Amino acid sequence: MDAAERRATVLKTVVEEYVRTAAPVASQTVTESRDLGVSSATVRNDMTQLEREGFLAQPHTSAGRIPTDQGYRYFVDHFTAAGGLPVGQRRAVADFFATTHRALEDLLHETSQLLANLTSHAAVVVGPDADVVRVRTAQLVLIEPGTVLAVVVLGNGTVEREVLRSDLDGDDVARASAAFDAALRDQTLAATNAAHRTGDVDVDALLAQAIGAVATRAKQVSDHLYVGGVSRLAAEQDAFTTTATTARLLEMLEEQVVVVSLVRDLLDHGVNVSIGSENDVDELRDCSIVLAPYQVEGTLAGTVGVLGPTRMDYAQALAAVAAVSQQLGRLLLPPS
Amino acid sequence: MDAAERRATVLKTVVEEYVRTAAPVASQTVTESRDLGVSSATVRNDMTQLEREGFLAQPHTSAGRIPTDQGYRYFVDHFTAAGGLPVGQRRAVADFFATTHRALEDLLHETSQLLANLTSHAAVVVGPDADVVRVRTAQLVLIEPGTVLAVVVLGNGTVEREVLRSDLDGDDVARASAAFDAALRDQTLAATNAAHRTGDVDVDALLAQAIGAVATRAKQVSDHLYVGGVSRLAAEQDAFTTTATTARLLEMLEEQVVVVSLVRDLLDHGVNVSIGSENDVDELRDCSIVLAPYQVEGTLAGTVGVLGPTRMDYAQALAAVAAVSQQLGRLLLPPS
DNA sequence: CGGTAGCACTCGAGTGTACCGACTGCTAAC
DNA sequence: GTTAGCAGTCGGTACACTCGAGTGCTACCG
Repeated sequence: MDAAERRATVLKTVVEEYVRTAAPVASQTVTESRDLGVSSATVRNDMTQLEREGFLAQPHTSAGRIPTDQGYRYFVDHFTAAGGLPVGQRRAVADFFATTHRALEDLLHETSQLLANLTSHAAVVVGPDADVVRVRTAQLVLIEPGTVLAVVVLGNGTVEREVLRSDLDGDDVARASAAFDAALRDQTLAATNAAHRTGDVDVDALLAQAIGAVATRAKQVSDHLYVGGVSRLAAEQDAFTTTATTARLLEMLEEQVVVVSLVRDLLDHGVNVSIGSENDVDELRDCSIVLAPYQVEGTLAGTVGVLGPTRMDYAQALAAVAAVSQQLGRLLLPPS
Repeated sequence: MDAAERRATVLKTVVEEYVRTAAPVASQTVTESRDLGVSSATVRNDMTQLEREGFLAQPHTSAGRIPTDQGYRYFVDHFTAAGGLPVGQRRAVADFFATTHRALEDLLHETSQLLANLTSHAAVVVGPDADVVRVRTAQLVLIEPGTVLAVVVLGNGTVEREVLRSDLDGDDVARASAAFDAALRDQTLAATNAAHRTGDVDVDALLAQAIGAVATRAKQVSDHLYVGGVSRLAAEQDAFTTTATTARLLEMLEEQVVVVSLVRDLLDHGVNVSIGSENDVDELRDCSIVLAPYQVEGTLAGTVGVLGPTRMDYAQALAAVAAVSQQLGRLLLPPS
């Protein structure tokens, strides 16, 4: 093992130890926890160099080292090669997806909780962007006199519905329904084809109303964020500077839209792990995000992710999001 | 003003001051903030008596007094007579309900956030119990070959839907739909009338499937809890002993079911305000809950509530839940 | 007898000091 | 390049001390 290689091992050890104990790691701790065949003095020399290079930092002169964000980055890039989940957790995931047959919203919500439990961090599940999901079928149904329900089934298995008011009779609603389907089918929710007309003023009015409702709803729904395990954030308090930081984090998660666009943005750039200061958002300076997209029928359907302190078990988090996203995608395959 | 009356005023002042400043209230502070016409020495005597009677407590010998849970209880029972909301907030509530035309779930969720913003505490909105809501209309719709959608419109305006698998053709689905409606209409979701049969084995199978799905869904939906402003809990940290307490609170809110049954339980006993140790649930020992039911068409449709530290502005919280519940009930009136 | 003035007392919070121990950085030797 | 040893640094803890807020009590007054 040459010197550079050993330094990498030292860095790896520091990250692992720090994640485990939350305390600055001393040179001696490194030599004890891993047999490098060198003394603590040598490790100290390596550490000073790692510090010069920006991978480690010292909280104060007479303390051990802690990883910098750059240090975590190196760790993630070099030492987290596709590890599997421990069998216990693997089973938990399998069981969850085997026994569940809820409505999609509930499923996604519970999935976020599953992921939170697996990782002991907060977890998020993001639906697909509105301009990606295609409409499988669209329909208008006369629910009771005066009330029409617009139902849209999406490619990812979601069923969206919207209540409309209309005094048309059954036949007219049926005609509107056909036009509604024609206008939406195979389109994305973002770009509905509004050009369809039936010629009948009243029917067209209902049609326009329905398409408008679906369009506005599409935004709301696609930007929906399922958050699980927020309580973990409070438990991780100590990792964050102040309690105000936690409050702002929770606030951001409530806002949803910031997080959703952030997640999409990261994934668009092919980023799976975003560490501390790599995040542009201020609230996330002390946080890391670990993401994995899930696919339904080969197309991107959404993203699952973990949100925790930078001091996080990245290997485990990566394994967890990978396992969950894969299973989720499989479950969402439309029954055939 | 006789002595007993003055003591009540002292108690009132202590509660108000403590809520405002979060610091133990000294006898002198009382005389300064309210013109009682007596000296601080007299107030001190009153305070010792109030302490003997269990309304006040001293954190330590040389400190001012803080209210006990019993003290808050007296305050709530005697000094919070139906105050209105300040005009600014009143407007905010009116605006919110005037401009909103979302789907019910979103509305309830946003209502909880409104309430959280009004009170600066966490807020919850609980839907009605499944054995209270009646079905207005029920229908089965053939969405695409092989897929049937069960749609149920409820008395509170909610539309529930459930995706079913079935290979029946349009006519058979229509027959099943009629039977479905007959079985559910005007029933509560908890006690659906499963006795309806059409005679056709396949149709009855679909029917049974639909009714089953609705029944199981009913439980999930009715127990749903909308939580807003959880970030406030983190901000209120200091009011709670440890950060672990906050974590457990958040956990409980995620569990939902505990909170829902708790809220229902309180309201069943006609309790609108539950203070600190009055709560049986351990996590809520340092919290108070302020509730108001909302009604749709004269029948109980759900509950809105505020969850904050015992050190809470009860008058304001009561006014806020009252205003919100009233407006919410009005908005949910089925359009006619 | 209720109310008041005055005073001694208590106790938490803040401050200065000393000490301990955990680690490092450096130097000289291997 | 590695190591042993040692001086130096700095945070954390313990302790003593002071300050001041606020009380409880007692003696006194109307």
